[in-house]
Amino acid sequence: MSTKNKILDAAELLFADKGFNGTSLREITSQAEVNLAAVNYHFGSKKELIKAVMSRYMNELGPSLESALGALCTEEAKPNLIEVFSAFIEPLLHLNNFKENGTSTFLQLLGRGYTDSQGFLRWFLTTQYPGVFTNFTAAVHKAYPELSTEEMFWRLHFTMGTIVFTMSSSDALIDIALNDFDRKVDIAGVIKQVIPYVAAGVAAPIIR
Amino acid sequence: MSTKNKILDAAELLFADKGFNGTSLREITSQAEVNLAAVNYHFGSKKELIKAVMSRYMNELGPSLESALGALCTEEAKPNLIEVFSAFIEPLLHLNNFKENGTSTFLQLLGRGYTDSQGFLRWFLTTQYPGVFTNFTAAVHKAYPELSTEEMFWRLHFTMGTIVFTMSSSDALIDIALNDFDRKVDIAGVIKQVIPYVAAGVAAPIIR
DNA sequence: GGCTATTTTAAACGGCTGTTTGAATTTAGG
DNA sequence: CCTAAATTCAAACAGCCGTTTAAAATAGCC
Repeated sequence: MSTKNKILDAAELLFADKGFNGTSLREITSQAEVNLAAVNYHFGSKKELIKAVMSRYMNELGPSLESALGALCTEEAKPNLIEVFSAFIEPLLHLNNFKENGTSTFLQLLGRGYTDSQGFLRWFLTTQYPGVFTNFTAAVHKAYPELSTEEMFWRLHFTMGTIVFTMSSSDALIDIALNDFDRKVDIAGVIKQVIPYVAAGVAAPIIR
Repeated sequence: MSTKNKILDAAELLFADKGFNGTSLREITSQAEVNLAAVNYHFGSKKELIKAVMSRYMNELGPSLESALGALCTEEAKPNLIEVFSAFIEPLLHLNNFKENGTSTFLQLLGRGYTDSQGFLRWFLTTQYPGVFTNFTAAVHKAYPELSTEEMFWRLHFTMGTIVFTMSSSDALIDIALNDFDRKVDIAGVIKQVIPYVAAGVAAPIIR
């Protein structure tokens, strides 16, 4: 295991758990059992390390997500919204093969990135992986063409909020569910609960 | 204007903008034009200051929210979900009379509190203001009795996520909307957009 | 006006932050 | 095997953090 990967592995878990601001390089390097200076040697700065952590996941997720959504757009049949959002499931759950608890970790990181560091991650994702966004909005538009661009803009951001926020606190929620309902829930269970919710939200009747 | 209030006013804006961890006492006191030591003198610690900032809003919001939701439960007529969520509008917008941009600031603070500091605010709200939660779940149950406790648990947390996440980044989103659609949107406009969304999400058909 | 209690002030505390340095070590290529 | 490049290491850097201290200033009350 290379030093670079030891750092990335330790960093992503700590970042997901405590946020980017809340995690120090010393915590990361001692968890990774490497020297403190290794971060700046291999990545240049903490900010570049954050980018590297996110990129490792996005490079894994981006292509499969883009093609799954693209497929929905090129079919002649009109997809329904459940199908559009279900297109996320397989690529997302596939992250669990990429890394242990990869799905959960990635979604937590996404949530952190949206609230920490004043929107820097939002810029990073939209500029570095624009294909995912355009294919997604195109698929939603095909499924629900009556929705105006502006209404779609808001509802997609609501959806992003639901997913990201839920997943960033999913560990706590899963614990509560275990205590209150004696029900063992995993991340796939949460995803299956959330899809009807966001699909219905996006499909909500338009009030003018 | 007392020193205590000068600190609270400066702190809430900085906390909303940059998070609790991301804001230093020196930023707060220099913005408030008071001495650094005044925070520890008047509030004891930074953590107590955070509680004081949140309490000032919750003491304003809690009673009116609790009674608006309680009214829905005691009526004999069955409320629909749009009515339940609309019960939040008036109390929330009333915060704008309490303070300039009070609604937006409070919701941003709520979002910060949920993601910063590993769920400390979740504990703070549920233990200090339990009436709001119980009345809310009771109202939702009356509007949609088929929903099991567990399904309601998840959907209410999805809703919380939608609201909190959206509002915590509402300034950025409103800016984007202004650029892309030449449409001036205010916080009340966002709230009116989000209500059909969350109501439809909670009302989504149950897939078993 | 004088006295007490409250509040404000400047300065310092120890500790943690990200980053840099230069020497020691390991690795790879001829 | 020797050299040169790549990597690791301990140590130190300047700077910010939340908190504490003790003296100075202000306020309210008899």
